[in-house]
Amino acid sequence: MSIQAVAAKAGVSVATVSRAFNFPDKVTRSTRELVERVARELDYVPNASARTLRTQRSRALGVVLPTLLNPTFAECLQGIARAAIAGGYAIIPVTTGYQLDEEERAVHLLLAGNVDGLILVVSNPSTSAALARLRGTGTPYVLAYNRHPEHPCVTVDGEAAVADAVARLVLHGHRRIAMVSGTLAASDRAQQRYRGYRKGMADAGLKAPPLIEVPFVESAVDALAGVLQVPGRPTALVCSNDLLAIRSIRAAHLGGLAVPDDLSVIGFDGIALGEDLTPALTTIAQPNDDIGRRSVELLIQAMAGGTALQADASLLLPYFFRDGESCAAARDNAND
Amino acid sequence: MSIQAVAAKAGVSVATVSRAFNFPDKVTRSTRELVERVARELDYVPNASARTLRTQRSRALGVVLPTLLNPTFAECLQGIARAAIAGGYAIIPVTTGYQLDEEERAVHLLLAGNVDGLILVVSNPSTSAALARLRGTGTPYVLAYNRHPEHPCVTVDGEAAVADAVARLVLHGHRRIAMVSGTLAASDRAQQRYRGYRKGMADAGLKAPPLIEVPFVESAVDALAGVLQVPGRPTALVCSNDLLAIRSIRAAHLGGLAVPDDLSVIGFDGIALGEDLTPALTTIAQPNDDIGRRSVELLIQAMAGGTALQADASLLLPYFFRDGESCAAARDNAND
DNA sequence: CTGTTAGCGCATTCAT
DNA sequence: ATGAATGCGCTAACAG
Repeated sequence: MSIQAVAAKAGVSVATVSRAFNFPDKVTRSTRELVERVARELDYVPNASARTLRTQRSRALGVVLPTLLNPTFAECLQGIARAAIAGGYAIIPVTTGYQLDEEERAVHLLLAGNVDGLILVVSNPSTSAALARLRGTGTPYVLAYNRHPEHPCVTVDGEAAVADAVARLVLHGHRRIAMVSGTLAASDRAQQRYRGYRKGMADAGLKAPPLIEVPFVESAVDALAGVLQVPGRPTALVCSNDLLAIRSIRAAHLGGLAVPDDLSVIGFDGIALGEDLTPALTTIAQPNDDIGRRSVELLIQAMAGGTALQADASLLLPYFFRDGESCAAARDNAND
Repeated sequence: MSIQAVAAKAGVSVATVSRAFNFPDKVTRSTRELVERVARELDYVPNASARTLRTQRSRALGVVLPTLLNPTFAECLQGIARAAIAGGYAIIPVTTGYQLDEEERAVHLLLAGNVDGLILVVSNPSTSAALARLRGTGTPYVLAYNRHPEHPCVTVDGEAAVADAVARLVLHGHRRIAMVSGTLAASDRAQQRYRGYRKGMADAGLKAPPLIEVPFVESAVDALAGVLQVPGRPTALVCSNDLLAIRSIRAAHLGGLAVPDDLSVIGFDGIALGEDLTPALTTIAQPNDDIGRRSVELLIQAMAGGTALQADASLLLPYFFRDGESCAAARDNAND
C-alpha cells in the first residue's frame, strides 16, 4: 500500500497526497478530505523507511540503558517516552546489561537505524568507547544519570545526596554507618555516591569502614550476612541503590536483625515500589521521570537549533530525601 | 557515509561492497578484506532505512506492552530481546499504559515502521480494535499473556493456576479466602484468574466472597484496609498479580495484621524481586522470560516459513508455585 | 493549488 | 568475480 496507490485511486498526483499528509493547509480542503478518505479506505500507512531515507531524519530517538529490570530505568524510560511522543518523536530503547561491548553494539545499531539523537546511560563516560565513537559522528546526544564535565548530562548530585544521607543518620545517633554498593568500577554513579559517603563520614568525624562491594546482586544477601553478624557491626547501611537496599533488609532479617530497630537501611533511586514495601523504604529519591523528560527536551531543543548539545547545557536536578520506615534512631545499646 | 563512498575509495562498484557485506563468500577474499578495511576507515554503517526500503523487510519486531513499570513485562521484554538478537532481529517496544487507543496507536506506529512481525500483550483479544486491524494487514503476530482461541498465543493457564493456589490454601486450613484484582474489564488475564479463583472455591465447597476490585493501584492500600478490618475478614488473599500482593501486605501491616501469621497472601507473576522481599512473596510464577523467548521463536519460525501464524500454534507454558514466606497455615482462632 | 521528476542508499537483476 | 542499471516509497524542488 503505497502513496502511488492512494494517488491513483484519488485521481491526484503523489505530490498532492504527500502534501495532504505533511502540509494539510497547502492543499484545498476538498482535496485533502478526498485523499484522507481514500487513504483510510486503502488502510494506507506512510512508509517510515522511505520517508527517513528521503528526508534524512527519522524522528526517532535512540535510548541506551543498562537494564529495564531495575525500575529506576524503567521509570526514566517512561518519562523519556512521554516527552518524546509530545515532541513528535518515536523512541528505540536498547539495553546493555551493564556490558561495555553491548554499549558499543547499541550505539552502532541505533546509528545504523538513523536515529536523530541519542539518550544514553553509560557505565562510565570517561572510559566509554561507545561514547567516543558517537561523539565522532556528530549525532546529538545527552547522558542521563552520568555526570561528566565534557558531556551534556542530566542527573542529580549523587555525591551531595549521599553525604546528606550520612549526615541525617549521624543526627539520628548512628556512628557505625557502612555503605553497600555494586562493583565500583562498573559505574560512575556508584563512584560518586561512594565519594559522598566518605565525605559525609569525614564531615562527621567518623571513620568509614570498608565499602561492602557486592559484585553480583544474586549474592548480595549472602555477602551481607557476614558483615552483619560480626561484633561492632554497622547500625546503619547506606545503599547505592534501592534494589540493594531491599536485599540488605532481607539479609538483616535472615540474620535475625529487625529493620529499623536493629539496623537502619537507606536506599538510593526512589523507585515507586519502595513506598509499597513493609517497611517502606527510606531513600534518596531521584526524579527518574524528570531525568528522562528533561533529557529529551534538551535533545529536541538542540536538534531544532541545529546545534550539537554542549556540556554546559547539563542539568543538575534536585533530589529528595524520602522518609520511610527503614530508618530509625540508633539505640544506645546498639553494641550487640 | 554511504555505500557509494566506500565503493569509490575502494575502487570497486557499489554492488561489490554490498556483496562483501551481505554475501561475503560471493566475493574474492582479497576484495572482501579491502572493502572491510575501507569501510572501517570511513566508519561506514549500512543505512537501515535504505536496506529496509529496498528489501521490504526490516529485520525488526514490534513489541506492544502495557507498561514496563510492572517487572513482569520488563522480564518478558528481556526474554524477547535476547531471543530477537539471537535470531538477528531488532526490537521496538512500545507501551500502552493499558489504554485501548494507545494499543491502536502503537500498532499503527509499528506498522508504519515496517516491522516484520509483532508481539503484543493486549488488554483483551476479543475486543481489541488494534488486533482486528493488525489481522487485516496480514503481518505476522503473536500474543503474549493473552489467551484466545482465534489467535496465536503464548501464555500459561491462569485459570488452572489460581484454582491450584486456592486448593493449596484450603489444604492449609484456610476457609475465608478472598481475591484481590485490578479492574476485571481491563484485562482478560484478570478475568481468567478470577474464574480460576471461583472454580477453586467451588471445588472446595466454599463460598467465594465478592471480588476485591482495585481500580487504581494507588488506592489499593486504602481499598484493602476496609476489607481487612471487618469481622469475618479473610484469612488469606489471592492476588491477581505480584504488585497487588505487595500492596496487600502493606495494607495488612497498616491494619495491624501480621503476614503470614494473621493473613496469608499469595501473588501471581513471579517477579524476581518477590524473592528478595521480607516476607519473601509466595506466588504463582510465570516463566516471564520464556513467554517472551518462545513468542519470538514462534514468530521468527513462522516468518521464515512465510506462513502467517495460526491460532493452533499457541503455546501453554507451565507455571510454578513458588513457595515464599507470605503464606502460612490458617490459625484455628483466626476469627478475630 | 497541483503535477512532474529527481534522488535519498541500498540490493538485486542481468551482463560481462 | 565484478559492474551497470533499476526501483523500493517518499519528499522537495521546480514548473505550470
